[in-house]
Amino acid sequence: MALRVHDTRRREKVPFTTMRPGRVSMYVCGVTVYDRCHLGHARCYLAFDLIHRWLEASGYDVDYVQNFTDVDDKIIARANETREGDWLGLVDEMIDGYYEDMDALNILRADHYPRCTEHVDGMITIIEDLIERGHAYASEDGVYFDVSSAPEKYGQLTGQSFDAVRAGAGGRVGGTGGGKRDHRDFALWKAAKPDEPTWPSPWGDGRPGWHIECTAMSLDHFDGAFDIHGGGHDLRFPHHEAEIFQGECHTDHAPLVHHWLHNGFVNVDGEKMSKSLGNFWTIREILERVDPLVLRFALINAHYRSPIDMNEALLHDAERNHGRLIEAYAKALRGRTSDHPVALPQPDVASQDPLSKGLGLMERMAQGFALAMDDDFNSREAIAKVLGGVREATRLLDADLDEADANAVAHHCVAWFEELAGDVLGVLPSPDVLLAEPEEDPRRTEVADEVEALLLQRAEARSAKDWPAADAIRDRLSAMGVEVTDTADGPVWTLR
RNA sequence: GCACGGAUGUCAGAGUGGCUAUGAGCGGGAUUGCAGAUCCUGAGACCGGAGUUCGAAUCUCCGUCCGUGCUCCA
Repeated sequence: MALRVHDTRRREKVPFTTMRPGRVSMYVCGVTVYDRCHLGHARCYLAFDLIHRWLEASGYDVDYVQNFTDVDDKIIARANETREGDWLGLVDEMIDGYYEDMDALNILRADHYPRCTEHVDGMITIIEDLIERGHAYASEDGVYFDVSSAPEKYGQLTGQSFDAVRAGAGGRVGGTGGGKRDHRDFALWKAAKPDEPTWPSPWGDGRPGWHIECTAMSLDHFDGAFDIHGGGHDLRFPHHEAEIFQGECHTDHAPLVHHWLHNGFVNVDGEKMSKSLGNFWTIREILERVDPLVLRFALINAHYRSPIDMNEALLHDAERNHGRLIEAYAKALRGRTSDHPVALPQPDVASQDPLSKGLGLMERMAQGFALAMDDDFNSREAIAKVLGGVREATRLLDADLDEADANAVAHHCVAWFEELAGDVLGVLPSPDVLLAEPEEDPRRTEVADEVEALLLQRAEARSAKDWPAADAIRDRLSAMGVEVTDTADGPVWTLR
């Protein structure tokens, strides 16, 4: 098996290679912390979480760096509007919010979270070097990168040619960056303006441009080239192309990034998610009514490069599918009767023995799962294999086996689910949560006596085959918010 | 306008030239007093047109439609 990834620069799936055997250096553009994270952020960091998890499951030692952009126009504007310019307070609060949202979605932490304000010295060093090499120039309102000094680097990620982005767009130049020689140039350093945080520099007080921070942080952390650079599809231009200019001209090393990975966008009800359309969902808002693991399931239930449309049907599907998975996992957990499973027969899809055949089918699903993930992290296909495994596992767990085999099958299924759906997809709740005694819910305790009494009456009605009376009691319970399900072991009830 | 992606059944959504997944929904069946869950099972699709090929959802070309970027964006 060999991992292949879609590289935006080469525009095709390519074999995944690393600079150092067994180790992966990965940098993903982080959030600008001026507001709470929205669904688009969730999707992005979920996509790279799966990539992170699969690389580790494949045996790589991953060094994952994700930055916080903690100074920029929007942060300053928001802080001036809402908290009298206390931008540091805003930034710290939003970073806490970021961790809260991402932890809820079961996204594993990156290894390092540099903040760009901690790297201003590094940015200044790079800018000085770019000026010396003739790739940048200082003007009255800042320092700009001179794109014409390396026109061959233009359009590496978006295919636009240097000339095609024509000077005709120059009408826009006036308002921003008056010191630019060419509208394609971009700011490395912005001269100080009133009411803004500033840092001293050889070009006077000011603050860094947006693109330079990622170059400074990634070069500093990885000491040069690295294996994966990721981010949202929208960052390809200009942000990531600017990084190519800066990093490659500064280091004389090309390509500096070996694999460019970009995730697709989130739409809502078929429209682009945006504040002006009023269809802008923050993670915090949606988690008030959707289980975080269901949201996670929904968002990885499409290939990471495809656009995804967030709507009720998508969440409904995810809830159903995720529910089936959880039910099967819970059944496997409960099926373990001893910690010493006996050996199971060899898996063999061609076997006449249902046990051996079922194990063979599960093994085949696991192989398909690995092939799918190796094919540019195809989580949709991988989920299909997991759901195939749910069917096989349920069949085996329901099969008429002797106790020793049943216990061994349960252990086998638990391990299967935890390895694929747990460790890699990250959609399994912890067994403690799943198997917690429902009686511990205080709301439940409150009504338990009444419910039990009614269930007793219903049981009497049922044994007398008085179905209308039995159903009337169930309706009454339902009106109380109690759902009754009859099982082989008697009725089970849950609170809505 | 330029650039980059798309178009698969009612819906969501994978797809390595030959047999197409996985689900939701719908139809049958088993089980159940009923419901739910589970299992078995059925119907139903490859935007249009040409071409390459023994064979195309998959490759090539043309067309149509859609999305995104070109300005801050995950």
